[in-house]
Amino acid sequence: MTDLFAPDHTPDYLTRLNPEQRAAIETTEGPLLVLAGAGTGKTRVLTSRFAHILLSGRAKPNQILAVTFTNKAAREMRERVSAILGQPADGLWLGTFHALCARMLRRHAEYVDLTSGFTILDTDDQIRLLKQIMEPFRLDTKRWPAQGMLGVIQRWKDRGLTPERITGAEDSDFAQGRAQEIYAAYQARLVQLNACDFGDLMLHVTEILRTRPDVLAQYHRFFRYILVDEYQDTNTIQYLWLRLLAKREGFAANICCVGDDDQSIYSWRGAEVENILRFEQDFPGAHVVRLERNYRSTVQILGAASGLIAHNEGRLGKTLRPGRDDSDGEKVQVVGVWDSDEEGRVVASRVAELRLEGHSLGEMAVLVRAGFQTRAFEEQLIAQGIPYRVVGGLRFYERAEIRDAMAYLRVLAQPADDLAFERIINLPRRGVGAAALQKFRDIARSQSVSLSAAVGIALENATVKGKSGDALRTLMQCLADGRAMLGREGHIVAVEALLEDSGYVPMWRADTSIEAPGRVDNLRELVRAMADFDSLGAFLEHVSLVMDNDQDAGEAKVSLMTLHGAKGLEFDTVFLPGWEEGVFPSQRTLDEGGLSGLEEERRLAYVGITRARRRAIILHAANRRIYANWQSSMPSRFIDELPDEHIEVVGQTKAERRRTAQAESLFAAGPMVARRERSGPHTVSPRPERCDIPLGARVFHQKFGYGMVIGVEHDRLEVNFEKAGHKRVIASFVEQVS
DNA sequence: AGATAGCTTGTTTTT
DNA sequence: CAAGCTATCT
Repeated sequence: MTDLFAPDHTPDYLTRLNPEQRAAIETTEGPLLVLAGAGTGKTRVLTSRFAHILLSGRAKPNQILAVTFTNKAAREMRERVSAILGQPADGLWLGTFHALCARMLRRHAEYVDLTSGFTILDTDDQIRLLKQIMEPFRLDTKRWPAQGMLGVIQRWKDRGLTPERITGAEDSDFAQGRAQEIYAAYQARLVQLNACDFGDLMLHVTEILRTRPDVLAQYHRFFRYILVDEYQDTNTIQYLWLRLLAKREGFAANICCVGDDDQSIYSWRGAEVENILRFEQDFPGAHVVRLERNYRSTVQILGAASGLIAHNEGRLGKTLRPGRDDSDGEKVQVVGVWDSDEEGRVVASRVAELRLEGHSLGEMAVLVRAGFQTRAFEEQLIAQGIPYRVVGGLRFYERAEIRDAMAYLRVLAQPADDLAFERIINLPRRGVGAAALQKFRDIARSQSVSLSAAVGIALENATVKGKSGDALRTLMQCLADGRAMLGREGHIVAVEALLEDSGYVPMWRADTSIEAPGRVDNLRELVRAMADFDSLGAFLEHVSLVMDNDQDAGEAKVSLMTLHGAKGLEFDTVFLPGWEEGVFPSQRTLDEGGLSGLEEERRLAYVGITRARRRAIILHAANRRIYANWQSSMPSRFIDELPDEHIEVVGQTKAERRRTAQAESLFAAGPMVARRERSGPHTVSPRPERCDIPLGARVFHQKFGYGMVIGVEHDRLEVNFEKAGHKRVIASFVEQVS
């Protein structure tokens, strides 16, 4: 290994780097901020730097702390590092903020009155717990919902504020000034349950590092180098945690933070762009390296994106420059359409065209501002028979049946997990209602035992009898059996038996709704996933921290996702629909966030454009259906901010204009009435003459897709559509295809 | 205890 | 418009 560093031998991972990248990798000592614009090789720099520190003998694998935000990023980094090292990168302190904190907290749990076996609650649990806590406060639950309270608590935790630290000034208006009380009660209850929420993972560990110099010193001795990805997304508590670990008396902080202030899009969940803007003050003597050579996008795309983001103030200042001397590429297209339906059609047909030209669907993406917008595109893609996938949305571990099953597993592993037990006690129905549950809670409280133990007591002294008594007895027996099997036959067999005998899986099997079979499949998949873990405990830890599951790679599909979800990804072609005032920038952000909200929206637009390697197509519709009614809309101000020389404004094509006009005459009694009122006079094209499509012809319809003509009557056709079934349509609405 | 009718309310989301 | 929640009925 050492001969790699002989003067004449540049190690492999340092070749083919530009000077800035190389500086970012080789400046190992002292604080370093790497401002990495979109597509400038950020991940490569991070992983190479990691490997460089190891291979040059500056530190051993477990002396580097490497932090990311997502499990995906952590996984990717681990894989790339091990590829450079030529061996598995095991036993590293490489992970998400939360995973690393969980690991630390398990070692020092007693300092915050937990034991190392604490459970990590999910959002469902948190809300149910808060509801219970808030109940005695007798607040108007409409005005002060538990969910809102949870938001307040989370923001406090993001800022490193424990209940004692909430001063009068910090106390929110929420819950009529009793928010701090509720927060304190919530925290106390978590300790009782030997549980913590996600925010606590950071908060508790930071608190321990803050108050226990011995523990802090231990980590100081441990970690020689710290690497942080996506620094612009850190919140205050993460910043405090990093600063504690990085700064120590008499040593330069070997902390390297990589980020891009122009891609900070998470302030609404507590991220503080200021952290990255303030880096040089926080870590005096810091070096700053700017990565500005973009190897991803064409000159035109970079020009459009740079021009847009230049409208933001308070940037650290970076200009993306084309990294490879490429041809200019296509200009960014700005396409105006009549309404949101047409927007969907145009995107779907463009996708189809590109596909015919030989472009892979896997290299195309439709990036929307809000999740619900994907639906319109789904419909059009289905109609045109184009495979797509919606990225994001409900993930595997968020599905109801998986959460239910997880609750069963949690009770199996920890009989004292009251929140999980509450979730399953009446699932499937065992005749346990609010009244019975309250009885169990009372027993649990008065005897200081867990809820499941309380049920045991109630069964013994016959407080519950009859049907629900029998059902509960069976449940308790299943759990006891399951625990016995856990040791003897292993966790998989035990879980299978539990889910079966408790009646949970049979409940879904007996369900006749269309989604039920899918749910049973998901449950089977859950059990299968457990095979990758040695124990139930290991599996539960994995699920609570790594809530993602790999999307099937499979066949190439168009990706539909939110702009937020697209960060870090890239595609040859990117469609950016809905660039209208109120939609994007979102009215709500504007109302709540003012100028800084607008700037964050602009950064989001910047992220969107820079996802594209070769083609970016921005769309805006003049009319959009919002809930029930149509509203006219103005093109987004971001469109005006794009530099003219990099965009090409595409009006409606002739064919599209004709189709629009026809659509209007057809739907004149429907939504078009509203359109006319709002959009003023316009021409209606003459009705098409007669129909020249023969019986038996194969046709294509924008909404219904492909089909065969089975009847002709003047300008009306009867068509049997492959996907949409039997319909009567206007002939001019279909195109004959071979 | 459970089902149903009526009402409200509509971003972005990781861990 | 449509999902999700609450209040009310049986």
